[in-house]
Amino acid sequence: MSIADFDYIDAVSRAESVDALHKACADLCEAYAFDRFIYGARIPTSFVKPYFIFISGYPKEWREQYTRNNYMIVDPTVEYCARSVTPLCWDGESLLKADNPEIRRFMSEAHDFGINSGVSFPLHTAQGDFAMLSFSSERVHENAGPRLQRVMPVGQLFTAYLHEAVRRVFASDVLTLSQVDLTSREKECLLWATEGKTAWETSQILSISERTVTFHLQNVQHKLGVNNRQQAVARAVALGIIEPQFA
Amino acid sequence: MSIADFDYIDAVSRAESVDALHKACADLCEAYAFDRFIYGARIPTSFVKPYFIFISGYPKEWREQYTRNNYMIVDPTVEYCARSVTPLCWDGESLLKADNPEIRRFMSEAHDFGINSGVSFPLHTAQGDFAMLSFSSERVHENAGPRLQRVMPVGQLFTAYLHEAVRRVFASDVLTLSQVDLTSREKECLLWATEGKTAWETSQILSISERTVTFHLQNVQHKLGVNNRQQAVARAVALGIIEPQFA
DNA sequence: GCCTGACCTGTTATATCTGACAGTTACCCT
DNA sequence: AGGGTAACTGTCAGATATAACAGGTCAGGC
Repeated sequence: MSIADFDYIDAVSRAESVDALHKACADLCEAYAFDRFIYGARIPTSFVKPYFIFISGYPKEWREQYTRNNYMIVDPTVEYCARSVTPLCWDGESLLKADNPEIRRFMSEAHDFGINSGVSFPLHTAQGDFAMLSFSSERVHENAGPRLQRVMPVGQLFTAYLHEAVRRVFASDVLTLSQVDLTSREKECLLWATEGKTAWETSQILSISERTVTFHLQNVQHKLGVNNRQQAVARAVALGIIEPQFA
Repeated sequence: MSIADFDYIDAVSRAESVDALHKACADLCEAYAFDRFIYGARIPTSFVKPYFIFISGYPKEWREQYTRNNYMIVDPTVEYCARSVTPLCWDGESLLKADNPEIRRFMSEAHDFGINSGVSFPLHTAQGDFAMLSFSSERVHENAGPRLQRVMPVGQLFTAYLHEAVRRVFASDVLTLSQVDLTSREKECLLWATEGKTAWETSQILSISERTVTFHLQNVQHKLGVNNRQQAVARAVALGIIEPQFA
């Protein structure tokens, strides 16, 4: 990696506006001779209706068509990145031969907008965010060769810094959900609840009364703004408020 | 990035044994003039007692001392990596001045084993794994400069491929927990349970009887091997079996 | 000395979950 | 035609969670 690559990471780290984030992506995109970029992030505000953030260097029409047709659940690059941690090099030509007819249709429509090959970088965080950054090219046979090998390390690292910057710049309420502060006792009760313990069992473990356990868990529910214990557990796990213990 | 860097990633991707993984890490460590490496992963088999995997290039005595003293909950690099997605460059000298006396003690003991500075790469996966790879150096003033800037992109990418390789090579049962296959109806009921819906509410949403919802959720409990709905929800979320919807 | 927050406990009524009983219908595959 | 699986439904008893009532203790900060 040349020192110049680090400048892109430096730029995105210092960015204080959406425009600056957009420019940092566009610059990196151009430096590696890709045509377009798009960044998307899914924030687990809810399981049924999460919150999405996009920074798009894609044609506006294609973005609208993508949203209108719910292509997020078809897009094979999203499917891959949602489950993986390593970059994906893709080319439309081979995906046009996919078994799934919806994928073939999706790729042929992408082709109409000059999206024929590219690379996508996945990112997952402890707070439950899922993000990905894609660079695309009009050229078809592009999923190999030294140019892709060169972009992969810097792209993977850039994506991580980009997402941190997004969380900083988009100072929205939805991004502070995981900052609920529970007391140590509340976390303790919640932890045992995730392990399937009843209030009575937890009371035995912590040597307190059953009533006290339900009291703490009720406070957790209020702090998290949820309806019941299941939802409290789901939220706390999804947002990384409680995590597997180190000791 | 030189093409040579890609060889390390290629090597770890092809690795079929723990020794091969160890060697790939050691080679990259040496290539960037670090003295030692260590990789650790936490698999969310349980919240109270998760499963750990290590590939260690650290002195055996230091590893034992680290385990004995439960230093995972003290180690500031672990603390950072557990919450972040970007690499951490650390040096013992400044950490020796930390407010927390436990951290000062930890760093001074690390110093005795020649661990004075380094860089740590965090990784989080959709399946709830947390992993990190650290390279350390005996030199003290090392947390800046071109050498660190050069290792960061390749280190970040290498860590992702390393973790994928670990999941492949350590073909343990604990690594296949997230492969439980639930039927679409079971997932649907579970999804609404994570949203705090009662069985009756879910039955109204799905236009089926309340009894059927509880039936599906009971099957989920049996498949996941858990005691109650809370634990089912916690597991499913933690392992990425259910995730925030794309549409 | 007062106030706040964390932590703790109790009772009662109702809502919900859980497990075990016993089935039906529809579809796919051999 | 038979076997498997998903999806669906019912009832009942006992365990558990939830909500709303009303409190007490203790340590730390102003």
